[in-house]
Amino acid sequence: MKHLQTLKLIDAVNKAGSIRKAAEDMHITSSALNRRILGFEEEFGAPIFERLHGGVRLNPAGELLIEHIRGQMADLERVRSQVADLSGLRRGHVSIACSQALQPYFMPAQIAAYRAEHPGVSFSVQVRDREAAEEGLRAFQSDLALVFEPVHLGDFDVLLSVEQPVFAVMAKDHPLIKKRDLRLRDCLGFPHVVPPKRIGIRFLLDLAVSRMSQKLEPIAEADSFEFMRHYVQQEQAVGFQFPIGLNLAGDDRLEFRPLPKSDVTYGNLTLMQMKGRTLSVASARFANQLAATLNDLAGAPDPLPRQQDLKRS
Amino acid sequence: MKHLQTLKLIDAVNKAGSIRKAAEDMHITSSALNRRILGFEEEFGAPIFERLHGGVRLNPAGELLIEHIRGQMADLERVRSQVADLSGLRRGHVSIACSQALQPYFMPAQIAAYRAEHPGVSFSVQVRDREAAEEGLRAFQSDLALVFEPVHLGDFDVLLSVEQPVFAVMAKDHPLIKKRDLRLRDCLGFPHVVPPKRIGIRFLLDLAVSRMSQKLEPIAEADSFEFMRHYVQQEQAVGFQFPIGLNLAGDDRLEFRPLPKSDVTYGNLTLMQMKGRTLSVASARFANQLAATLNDLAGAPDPLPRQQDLKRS
DNA sequence: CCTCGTGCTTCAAAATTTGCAGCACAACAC
DNA sequence: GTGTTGTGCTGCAAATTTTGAAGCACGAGG
Repeated sequence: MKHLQTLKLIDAVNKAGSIRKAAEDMHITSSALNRRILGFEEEFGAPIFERLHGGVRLNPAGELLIEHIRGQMADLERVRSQVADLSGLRRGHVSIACSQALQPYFMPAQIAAYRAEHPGVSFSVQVRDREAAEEGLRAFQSDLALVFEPVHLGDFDVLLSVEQPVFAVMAKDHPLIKKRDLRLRDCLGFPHVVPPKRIGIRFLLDLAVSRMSQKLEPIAEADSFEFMRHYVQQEQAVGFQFPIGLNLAGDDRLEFRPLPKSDVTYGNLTLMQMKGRTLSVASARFANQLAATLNDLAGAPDPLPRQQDLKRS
Repeated sequence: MKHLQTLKLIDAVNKAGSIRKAAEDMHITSSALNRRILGFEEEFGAPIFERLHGGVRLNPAGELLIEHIRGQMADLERVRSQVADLSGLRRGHVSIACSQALQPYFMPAQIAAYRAEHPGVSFSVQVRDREAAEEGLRAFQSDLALVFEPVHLGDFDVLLSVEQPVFAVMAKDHPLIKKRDLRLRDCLGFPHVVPPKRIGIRFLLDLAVSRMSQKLEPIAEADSFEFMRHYVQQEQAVGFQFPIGLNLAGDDRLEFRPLPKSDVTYGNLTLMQMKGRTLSVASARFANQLAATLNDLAGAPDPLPRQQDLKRS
């Protein structure tokens, strides 16, 4: 949109940290960009950037303005989406940030189910830890965030929140499989693989061991669940994952056992959006579908997400 | 602001109902305006106006857009106000719609008190009935609305709500003055003056008589409380008003008597803003002052707004 | 049939924006 | 010290965009 060009340029300068770099990014000359910024500052009535040796940086007024700019752009997109919807096009784009656990099974199935009904809608999925996901919401980079154990709940609207137990992940020949009612302390007796501290499941594990005499002594700390899945097949190690990230019924190499709530608090899988924001039609509908599916999941006796559950809208 | 020029023009066309008229209003030629609109529609991806014989009118997409435009303009003003505030200027503008009852004493005192501390802030006060006041909020014409008995509460954020009894207003020589514990049926025995249906106090009176055998038979229906005040001095008639619109202690021509809550429900004086909107610094502070004053009023045993109460910030 | 007011189009003039080149300045490397 | 490199900023002419004046086509109303 043309009338937002200056605002986009300001955003670019902010990101680049210097007018000349931003000019390159936006494919115009630095002089043109510089004068647009000077012109905008004049009609705005106050400087937006502070000039320092080696570049520019937003001043407090600029911070206020950039927030307005991002909100404005997002809101215009919402309007365009609504207009496209009422003209019957059913087009749109959904941008969602989610935890790693949702990447292998849940999100692909959900997106496929949604696109089966609305083929004009495209998606962008960012796998982010909970802190980064919230940052993405704040910067209007993501429309939705679906993460375990969100950090700053106050700044967002919570669309839904469901509990998921933590599962231990092992190879099929692991000794612990024979044990009934597996406890966390049993797992810690074996080599274990855990995610880094910024991941929700690690947060829950740290919380759990802080109440125990045993300590967490991971042989490997990896932010890739794929790594964990494969590593536990190499030696008799134990990994951890939420059931939504596991193929509970059909995995032919791994076994999964839930840990009791008294050992490890259940994780809160939370669907959030920026506080007060009105989402585009596509995003709002997709959020509704997610909420419905997750609600069914929570209501079912078996926490396994079956295929037919996922296909519901 | 230059980058909003096209949006302002669209707004003008919407108001004028024709491109040529709007062009005159905005002091440009119709051809230029016409092409800007066509250009905008093209980059927007959909027509905004429907062309009909004798002018143009917004189509549904345009309605969505105009709402976005008004929101953006108001939000930009908020940003500028905040920026002005943090650069120490303490400038700003407050636009408030209020019921007629607040016009003679309450609002002037409140505004004077606020301006005593912030001389850089200017005000615009629109006296509106409750329906029109809400419409003003929706169109971003007013920042705040302070009205009795709001109609559509769901669409707005309520900042504060206090109750006020309905008072009967009479001349000093009226027979009813001698009566202790004045009831509504006593008043209806005399000629009475009431406001039209869209005014909050009339709403309460209609509600009250619907539970009684007597009917409302006004000798005069007037939307001016001034008219009522003067008329009750002409013949032995009775008028009605909220105490906040009366000089309870010091009026030398009129007498006021409260009607019991069991007869006429107390009116809800409600301070509202558009849902989810962030107000400018000046508006938010003025709203705080109003809320504080009204809270004190409600807490005090005497519902009379004294001068020193009004002067508080 | 004519008149009036509408949205829209053509074309040259006016206004604005852009790119090029260069200036002054500050930080850093040698 | 002394270049070197990066920064923001500024004349000036070219390129681009926007504007205004006039006119066209259309439809409603007298």
